[in-house]
Amino acid sequence: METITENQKVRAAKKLKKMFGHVDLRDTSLICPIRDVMAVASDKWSILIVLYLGYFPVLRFNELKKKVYGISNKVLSERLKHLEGDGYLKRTMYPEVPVRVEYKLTDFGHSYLQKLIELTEWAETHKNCVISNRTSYHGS
Amino acid sequence: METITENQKVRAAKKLKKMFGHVDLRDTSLICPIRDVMAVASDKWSILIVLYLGYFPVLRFNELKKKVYGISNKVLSERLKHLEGDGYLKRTMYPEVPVRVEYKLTDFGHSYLQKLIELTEWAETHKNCVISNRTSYHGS
DNA sequence: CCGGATCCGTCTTGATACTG
DNA sequence: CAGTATCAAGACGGATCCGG
Repeated sequence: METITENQKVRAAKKLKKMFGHVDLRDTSLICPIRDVMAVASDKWSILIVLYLGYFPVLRFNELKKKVYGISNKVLSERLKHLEGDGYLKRTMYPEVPVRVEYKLTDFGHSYLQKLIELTEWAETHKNCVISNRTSYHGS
Repeated sequence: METITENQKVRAAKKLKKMFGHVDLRDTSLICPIRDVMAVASDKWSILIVLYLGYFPVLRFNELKKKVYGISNKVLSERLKHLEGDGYLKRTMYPEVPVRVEYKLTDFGHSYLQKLIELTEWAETHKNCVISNRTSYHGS
């Protein structure tokens, strides 16, 4: 029976006011933190990549591809480049034969991982709720 | 100088083990909480919709469209349906002339909002970090 | 008018083959 | 092995249309 108290709603409103209150909604660059930062790191594939790199400290390209089941080569390499570009992970290439490339989270990536874990735990504890909502919605 | 301590990493690893440890990676339904639940609610538009509905307790379709700047009719109505279907928000139609339709978060949506706010605060405090990472990456 | 469904051109994704 | 190239399929943005 997880209910949101009025107090929590009020506190949320204050935080949101702090974030949104001074923002000109037309200026996309000002609303940056959510739109811009999150856009790179919050899509479903990036979330999974970061979580798996949190669980397995070091992964190679094809290992990652197996873990993040269903992702295609193209999208994986693209996401990895973006995540590397924004500083979430580090790519290390060992010029052996055959080539070996390793990906691991940076400290910054670990910082983000903490938040993702919280979000995922929320999803874990609420999945049944979502599922029952979903079926009753489609059922009606 | 926000650094992630080794302790935090260890604690993260334990939580991840709990989440991932028993999961057969091939079985998409088991990995549900992240893939399935989050897929609906974690794309950039849904995040913005939930945040704005947290900030403005009640919004009509076109108000929402103005706030969530750049979203198209089609995608907005689609996301709203999904979010409603999973129980994050409630749609109320008043059969006046012209029609009035209001959207507001459910308690479940508010519960999710709490998490999103935390994530957004993280993004807010780390945006400069991302931006500097990004420019140095593209600059090199 | 408002909420949204539809249509269409464009951009993004996905699947698979292929290369250094 | 790590990743591009290629092409098909789907998502998206914008404009328009329509019922209430």
